Amino acid sequence: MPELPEVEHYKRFLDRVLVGRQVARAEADPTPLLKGKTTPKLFAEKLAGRTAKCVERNGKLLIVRFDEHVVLVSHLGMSGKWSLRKADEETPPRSRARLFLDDGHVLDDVDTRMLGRLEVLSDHELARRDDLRSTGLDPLRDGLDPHRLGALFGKTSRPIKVVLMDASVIAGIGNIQATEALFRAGIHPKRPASSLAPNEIAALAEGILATIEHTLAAQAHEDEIIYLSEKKAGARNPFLIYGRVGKPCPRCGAKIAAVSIAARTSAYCPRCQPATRSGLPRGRG
DNA sequence: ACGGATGTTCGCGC
DNA sequence: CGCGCGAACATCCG
Repeated sequence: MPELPEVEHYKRFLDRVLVGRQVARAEADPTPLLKGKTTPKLFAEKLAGRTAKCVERNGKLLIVRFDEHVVLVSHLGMSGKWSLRKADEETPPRSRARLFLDDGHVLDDVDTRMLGRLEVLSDHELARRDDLRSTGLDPLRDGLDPHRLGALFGKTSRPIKVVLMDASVIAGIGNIQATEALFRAGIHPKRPASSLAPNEIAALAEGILATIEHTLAAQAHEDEIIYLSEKKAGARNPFLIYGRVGKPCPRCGAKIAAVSIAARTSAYCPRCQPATRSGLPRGRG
């Protein structure tokens, strides 16, 4: 599930249920989620007895700091989530790792596709790991100043959607949030980033923050957002156009179209998000 | 059965 | 070096 809003949701969730608790016992199955030196044995040994001090989020990366300089790094990939249960309840399907807490709860790292990451290391090692440090602006932490964005966008003619999803520019924006933000701003996903006018950049900054807040709020009401299959999703797809190709645009009624950009499907409204900005008097949103 | 799905990283070719 | 493209990872679903 993870793009920035979902990861932020799990950060707050772990703040609530894990921070201050001691890990009585820890297990990890031997899956591709375990990276670097982390093995099931090391996972269990390093985490047993540790007390969680705080949770940080860098873009889509979660970092849990424990006492004794122990750090747990978690990336949810495409299909990961953290799930809480009571110790006497059954292990959920596709639980790949478990933290048995001192209050009788268990946290499961549940991940179908296992494209995420799970790594235990020391805070000293973490500090030296460039690959675990995010370089881009974090919309929730840093805000999105249109002038800074303009400076970043001005340097490249890559499609604006690709730039939005570039973690070295803005951290945490994936296919859904990029699609939604561009729709909110009325900007075609293939527009060269350097072609955006200042008012468009400002609208995009607002659109990004708005879709993040919207998704965060939706997630707070549902324990899980179901994204793609409309049948199951029904009202549970909280997005304006993502997953709604072929349906009417919620703003103008035109049929939502799709275009492939960098091998990802991009939904867009052909009328609200024209390919060129010449001659379109975009009014107030 | 085939294609695509919220992410990231790599190699290839221009 | 920039950039687009496709593949890879691994699994499920329509």
